[in-house]
Amino acid sequence: MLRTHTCGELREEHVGERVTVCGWVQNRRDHGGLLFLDLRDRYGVTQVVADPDAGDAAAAADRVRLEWVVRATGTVRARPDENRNPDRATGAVEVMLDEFEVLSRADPLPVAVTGAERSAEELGLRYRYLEMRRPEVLRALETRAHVNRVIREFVHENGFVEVETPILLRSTPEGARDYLVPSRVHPGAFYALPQSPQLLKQLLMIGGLDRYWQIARCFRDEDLRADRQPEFTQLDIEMSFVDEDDVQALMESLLRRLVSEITGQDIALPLRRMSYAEAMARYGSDKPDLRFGLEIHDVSDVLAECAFGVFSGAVRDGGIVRCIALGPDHTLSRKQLDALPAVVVDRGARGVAWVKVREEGWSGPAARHLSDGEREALTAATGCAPGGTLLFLAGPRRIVEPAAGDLRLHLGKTFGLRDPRRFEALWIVAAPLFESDPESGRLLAMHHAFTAPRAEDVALLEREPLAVRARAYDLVLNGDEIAGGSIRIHDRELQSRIFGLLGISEKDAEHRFGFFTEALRYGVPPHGGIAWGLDRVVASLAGREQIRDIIAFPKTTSAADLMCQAPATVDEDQLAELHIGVTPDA
RNA sequence: GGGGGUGUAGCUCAACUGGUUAGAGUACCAGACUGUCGAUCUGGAAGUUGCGGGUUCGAGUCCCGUCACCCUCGCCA
Repeated sequence: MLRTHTCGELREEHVGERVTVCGWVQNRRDHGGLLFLDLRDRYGVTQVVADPDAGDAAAAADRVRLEWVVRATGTVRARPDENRNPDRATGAVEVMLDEFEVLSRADPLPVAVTGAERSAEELGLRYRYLEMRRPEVLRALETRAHVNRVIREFVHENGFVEVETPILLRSTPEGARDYLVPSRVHPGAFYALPQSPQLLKQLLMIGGLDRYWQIARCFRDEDLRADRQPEFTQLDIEMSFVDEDDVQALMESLLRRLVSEITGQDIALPLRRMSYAEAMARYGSDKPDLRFGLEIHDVSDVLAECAFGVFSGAVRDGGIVRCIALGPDHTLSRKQLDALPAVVVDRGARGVAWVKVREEGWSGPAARHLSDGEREALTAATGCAPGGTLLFLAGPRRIVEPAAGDLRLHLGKTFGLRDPRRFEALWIVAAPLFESDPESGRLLAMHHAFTAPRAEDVALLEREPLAVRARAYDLVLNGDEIAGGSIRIHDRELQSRIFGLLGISEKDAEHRFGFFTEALRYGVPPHGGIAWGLDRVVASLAGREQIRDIIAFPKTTSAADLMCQAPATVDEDQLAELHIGVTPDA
């Protein structure tokens, strides 16, 4: 070892010991005679003092510059009381230098490693290995490793078998766009990178593995967001001879352990189960953030006959009116009220009507249209009190519900109600099995084509497919969907019916999933599972908004790696070998 | 593919309505200084204002185009 101690561990108990520490020079303070160096490594910062009496060592130390890598040997000394640094774990001691070695010199850095100001994200991505030296980045990567470690312990205790599934797979046209890999041996043929190991884990159940897990890298060629990378990581789990309660009970105990281990906080089990319909109605979202209230009230009936045409008209046209009631402690300025329509316009909502509730009477643009009876009924429905504000959205359900959800989140943000130190989780269950494609009117699988319908809804499959509920469950933490799964179809007849409803013919199914549908003929255990979006889990536990922060080498929103400059063009020879010709962009 | 934001010294940022030689902090270079921890003090070097075009006597600033990054809608079974 080049060192006897790290830069984070020296304390008063080490006083008098001769030690060697290695690290990056984070700061140097040159007093002409005395020289102070702050040496940094992953574990902390230690002050090294070079006294002119140290001779060659002091002279060598005098020549160092920021971010050089050095090795310093000396005796640990207690600092005089007035020179202690209480902000630093090692601040009671310092190393009196007697031997010094420069391990590596450094040019001035192109990104800011120390200090409060962080360099532009573009630079941080280009020089990710330098930005990584920032303690908060190192901490995030440590948190990620900690999460993985807790998961490994958990799945081991619970009898899961880790299986690695192929990265080079077959493309299946459903779902997201695939990343493709050309085959050299088979001209014109391509592998696809997995969007998730869905079919493979079901096949593992058919193979009798019973309990499978894997930390699986997944790839989707779609546009990116703060919480979406082209390659991302799933904790993938599948279990045989279970129902949804079994999967949920086990998985929520894993969540509880993760939250406890990473943040020291406790979440109460069992988690609440909320139906998809209830979540959409009360929170306007299939992933409600339960850290704050501001629930959405259905006031359609109350305002069905309202003199205000925006309300009554919406109801008459089969739509709904939704209301959020703000208490006296949450007031919005006129400017803030005027800015609300911009929050919901993305969802197609026309605007936000508002009323101020006052002892002396109601005011605001919508107030004069409300009859005394309607005011009474609104007060009863929303619990609004004098000093409060009522916000209304009216229109078709498919627009108003999510718009009200966006509005609720906006208000939660505005009033600082989303406490980053709190963790509120729940299950969203009984989502529809299908949704209707707004363009073609075709049925689409809401989760995926292998999700089982609820037994009591199977009779509705052909008659009223949109009413069929799935045996699916999503795990939501602080408004993020962190895991989603389902009980799968293990009956080949039922699977054929579902394919039929999705417009996948017998022949199509044979062509696309033949290997899988055939497997359904040979004895399938009832099974189900779940996939966790591990990046989001880690980001949430680490209190980060962007998953880029908890990925060692992330990509940009155009799916580029600024560090290694991927993607990049390749030699003509390579293309020829792969039987590929590139068409110039028109 | 659409909408919004950002782009000035190695880094973080200034530059009023278009107007002198584009400034400051920090890093870097040189010097001074024996208890600092954002050390201090003195001096120096450092710029294709993302790129291209246009308007103007004059453009960092206005206009058009383009590129990169960030946020977002669509998309992500």
